[in-house]
This record gives sequence, structure tokens and C-alpha cells, in this order.
Amino acid sequence: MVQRQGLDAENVLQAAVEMADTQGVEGLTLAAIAAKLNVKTPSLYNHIKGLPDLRMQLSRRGLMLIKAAMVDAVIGKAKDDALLAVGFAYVNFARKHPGLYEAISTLPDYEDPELKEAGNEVVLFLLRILAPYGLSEEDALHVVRGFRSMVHGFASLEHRNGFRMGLERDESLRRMLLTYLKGLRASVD
Amino acid sequence: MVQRQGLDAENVLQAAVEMADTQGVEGLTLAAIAAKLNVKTPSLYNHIKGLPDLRMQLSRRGLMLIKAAMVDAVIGKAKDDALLAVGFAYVNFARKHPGLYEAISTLPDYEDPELKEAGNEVVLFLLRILAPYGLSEEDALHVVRGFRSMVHGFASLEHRNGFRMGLERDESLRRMLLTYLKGLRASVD
DNA sequence: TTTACAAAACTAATGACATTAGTTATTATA
DNA sequence: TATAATAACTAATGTCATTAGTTTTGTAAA
Repeated sequence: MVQRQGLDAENVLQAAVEMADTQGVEGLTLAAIAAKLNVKTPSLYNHIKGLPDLRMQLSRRGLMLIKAAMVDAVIGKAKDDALLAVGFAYVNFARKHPGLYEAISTLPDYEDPELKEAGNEVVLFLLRILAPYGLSEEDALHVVRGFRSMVHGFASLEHRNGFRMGLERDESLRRMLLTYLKGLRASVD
Repeated sequence: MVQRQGLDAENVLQAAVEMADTQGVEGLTLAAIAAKLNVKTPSLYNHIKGLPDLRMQLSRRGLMLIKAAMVDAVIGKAKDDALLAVGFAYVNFARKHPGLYEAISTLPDYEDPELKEAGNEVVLFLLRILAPYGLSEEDALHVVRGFRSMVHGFASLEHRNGFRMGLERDESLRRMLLTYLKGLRASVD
């Protein structure tokens, strides 16, 4: 009588991604995921360890995808062009996948090795883009922090409807990054 | 037999603030607040409408306090000095009151009039600090967005342990703001 | 001083949720 | 075809928020 739904871990994660992107991470419940998959809640435990585990997977997946988007955006570009492209790729990912982005930015476990590794990769990626600027290692690390703060802050505020004025948002992002880069050039020269 | 605890709305909110600052907003439960106040959970409903209401109050209180901190920081300062001071006041508030800050940055209801008002006041405050730069209204609004993105992004990443390198964090913040301001000056000239 | 009323606390009950234990049935493999 | 792994299930527990209805306390009026 019991129909198998052919679920696996990837299936469940996919459903979680979709629900997070439409209803937000806080509204993400195992009950809702199970219903979406035509299964009772406990059945999910054959594929995930529990809700914290699922959230962690969400974060990992999001970090992987946003990094891929940044890497893709930078192809054929260098210096300011590259940084601008990375910034827009970051923000556009957050726009397209609000749930995944939320999962990235509210990390469940700072100490998860896989998350740490993915985070490091992003930093290394940014450092490589900064290489042509000829900064010292320390200077470059400060710039990476600044860059991450800017794009994360922008994406986060935009997501929470923090920008209420009827002002082009892409233009705000463009100007913020360009202004910062101009200041960077002024410092280097 | 039943001892009155002399609770009122402010009392409950205070307890919520303390718990949010120590355990985080997601760990904030009515059950825990009630226990802290030596009261059963339903008793709280004499003073609050429910958990969403309490979260809202938390956001309002946080927004009020962080604005006060920024206003205080700017006394006797102008231009770059003032903006730097505001940035540090913002980040230091987030450090001192992580729970309140979380409540601010994960607003429960974008449409609450009191929250909208408080948000507008912050924007107006920043615009007044920007006034001496002689920007057009549109330019100034873009700068406000940039500034808010930077300081929120920094505070948020720092709160999530996003900065792992053994690098002075205050120095990173200082450099980000100064680099941006340098770029701003370069644009204006 | 007594009485009456508002409010602050309580108990009991409900419903949503996550999680665990133990069961049944299906699929794949030997 | 028989067996073992596993995907689904039901049942049960515990935590939480919330509501309804009750008791008790403090205060203010008579």
C-alpha cells in the first residue's frame, strides 16, 4: 500500500532549496518539506540527520553556487571590471536565491570544516582578483574584508527591504563599488 | 499563594533584550523568558501580544538605541571624521548588543509604521552629515546606501565569525570607510 | 473598613513541530 | 527465489506558542 517516492538526499535538499527561496529560511519546516514530497515527516530522516543538518547542507550548497557564479562572472575580466562583475554576481545571486543566500549568511555552524573550506576558497578567489593591484598581503586582506562587507551589506539590506527610496538599486551598487575602487587607486598611487 | 512579580511590558522587554544579547534571537523563547522572570509562560501575555509582537518591540528598541549611539558619536565632528565615528558607533553597537542588532537586521515587519519612521530618521541623520559634501540629493542618497551597506555588512560578517584571518578588525573597518571616503572626495573634486 | 473591579498570575487544553523507536513493505542483490 | 538493506510508515514524546477560563491580589470607591 505504501508507495515509495524514490527520495534521496539530493531530492530532499532540492525541495528545501525551493522552499527556502520562496518562503524564507525561518519558514522552512520538515513538515512542509515532507508535505511537498508527499511523504510523512519521519520519512525524511532516512535521507537527512535532522533540521540542523539540512540547514547546514543548504549553507554548503549556497556557498558552492555563489562561488561558482562569481567565478563565472569574472571570465575575461580584470581589475576594476572584474571586481564590479563579482560584486554584481554576488548581489544577483542573493536576488535570485534569497533562501540560499539567507542560509549562507546565517551560518548554523561556524566550525563545519566544509563551510570553512568553502569560505576560504572565496577569500582566495578574491585575493587572486586583487593580485594585479600589487597590494601587500595585509593590505589585500583588508580590501577583501571591505569588499565582502560592501556586497554582503548591500544584498542583505536589499533583501530586508532596507532600500525604500525610489532610486535605482543597481546604480547604488555600482557607485558604491566604483567609489571604493577609486579610493583604492588613490591610495595605491 | 500566587506571588505577583510586578511585571510590566518594559520588564518583559528588558528580559528579552538580555536573553537575545546572550543567546541570540533564534534562541529567544517565551518559555525561557518566563522562566527567567519566575513566571509561567501564559502570564507573559498580560504584557505582550505574543512572540512576533515581542520581536517587533526588540527591533524598535534596537533601532532607537543604535540611532542614539550614532547621534552621540558625531558630536563635535564633521565630514570624514563624523562619518568614521558613525561607522564605528554602528559597529560597536552591534558588538555590544548582538541580539538587539540581530533584531534590527532581521526585521519582522517591514511595514510597521514605527519601524519605518525610525529607519527614515537614520537616513535623514546620515543625509545631514553628508550635507557639507555638497552632493546632489540623488548622489547623497546613493552614498547613504553605500554607507549603510558597508557598516551593516561589516557588522553582520563580524557577528557571524566571517572574519577568520588574524587581522585587526577595527583597522579593516577604518580602511574600508577611509578608502570609500577618499573615492568620494576624488569624485567630488 | 468593607466592597467591588481591574489586572496579574495561574491551570488546563490545543495544535504545530522535531525527533526517536519500532514496524511493514518494497526493492535490489545474492 | 530467498534474503538483506532500506524507504516508508505509525505511534509516542517533548518542546513550544497560544487561547480559554479561573483564582487571587491590589487598589479604589463606597
